[in-house]
Amino acid sequence: MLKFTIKSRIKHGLGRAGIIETDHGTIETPAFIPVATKATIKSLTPEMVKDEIGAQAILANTYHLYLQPGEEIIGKSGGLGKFMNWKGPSFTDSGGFQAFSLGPAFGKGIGKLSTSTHERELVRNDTDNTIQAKINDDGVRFKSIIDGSEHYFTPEKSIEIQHAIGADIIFAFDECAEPNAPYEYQRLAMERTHAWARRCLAEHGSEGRPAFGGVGLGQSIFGIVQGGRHEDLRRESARVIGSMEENGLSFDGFGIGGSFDKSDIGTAVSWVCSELGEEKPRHLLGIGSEVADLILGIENGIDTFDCVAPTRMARNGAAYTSMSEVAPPTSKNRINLTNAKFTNDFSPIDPQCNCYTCKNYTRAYISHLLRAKEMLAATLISIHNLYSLVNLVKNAREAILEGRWDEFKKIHVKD
RNA sequence: GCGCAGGUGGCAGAGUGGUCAAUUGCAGUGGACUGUAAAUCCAUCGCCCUAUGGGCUCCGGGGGUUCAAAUCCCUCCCUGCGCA
Repeated sequence: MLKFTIKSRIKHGLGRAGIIETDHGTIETPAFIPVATKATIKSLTPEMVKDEIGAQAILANTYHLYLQPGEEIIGKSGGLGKFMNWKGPSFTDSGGFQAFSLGPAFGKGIGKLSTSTHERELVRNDTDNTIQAKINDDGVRFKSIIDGSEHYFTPEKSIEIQHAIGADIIFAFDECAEPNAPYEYQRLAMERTHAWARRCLAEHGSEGRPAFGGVGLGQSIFGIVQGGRHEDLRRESARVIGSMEENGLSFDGFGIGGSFDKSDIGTAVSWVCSELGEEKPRHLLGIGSEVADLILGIENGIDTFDCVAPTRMARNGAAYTSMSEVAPPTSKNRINLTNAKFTNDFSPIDPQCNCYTCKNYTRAYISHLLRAKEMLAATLISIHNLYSLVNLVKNAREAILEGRWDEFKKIHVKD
């Protein structure tokens, strides 16, 4: 079980700076955690992520690694870190999110919500009959994105796989409902998440809280708070997950889940974090595409973030700019390097930036790589984008430690 | 020189009398991307305007047939292949 120590707090707010200790190293929080879904940070080597970007930990995905290459292979290799040559702490997401992301959206027409008989069952189906995920109280039936084969995930199964993969921090299997799902469904998903959380805790405990390799702190498990955009649900979920105990075990930290509308991030996080005890770390799942998301999260008590946006946007040609200044009124502090105006721009992506890419390459060159569809473009922009977010959060940490949060916030987010 | 095939929007390539300003792909232009089915997706892509509509120009050049032509006929130019 990890150790978490708070070093300093924001005066007015829930934010704090601390240290998470794991068997594979420490994470100075708040921290931005790059996503390595399939045991790779897309287009980057682990050395780039660690040395050039300065990331402290990475987050991989249970569902994707279960499908390919399979958790046994990762286990045999010595665990996720060994397998991918990542020399630092690691997380795995439980696969719960994939029931949401692979399932058809509520917006396209609510699936069948059957509350009949003894079992609550929700089947999300689609008009075009491409059902990728079905959820009931027991678990989730997935269709493989690789070959279409069916797979069944339960909370127990997810934990079992995550034990085999061997990340330092694993997440409970949860159900992520869309923010625009009706209240009654948000509640159902939340309650199901709670029931699943209990089963995850039991499964984690039944394995004897294994330390990968048998020694050390072992794997830690984070419970996930759901509840959508509703204050009552969020607070209830945080209280339930925060105090959950099964055979004497409780969660080692918490994830805050959901698919957030932009305006909901700050409120949802503050509701949840004000209910959770402050002694355990909190991870905001999937968030951190824009400066304001991170600043608001940190101020409201988030310790770690993960987000695919920096690497995905990089592959699509978008790069962060002006991270060290007030976000422009448009709030989109990024440029699209595929724009014609950059073909002749021989300045770096961000003149203020100290990343490898900005120190060595021009917008014009990267623009050319993008147009030529050369994969180095993804690498160079990914380095820059991740560096931007990782260091923004690092600077936020420094500001908290040095007692100048308000000042720091003021130069990054206009109120 | 003769024969055959062909010349369509930046490129490739459909269409072969009206529903064609012209399918589609690429390129171009702009946008989106938040626990990664994403090196993806969306929009736009002849010119002009009082713009969920209207006008103009357009399918190698010129001429013709027809109510109507990118589509049929004549002619010229050009390209490829074959024969001399």
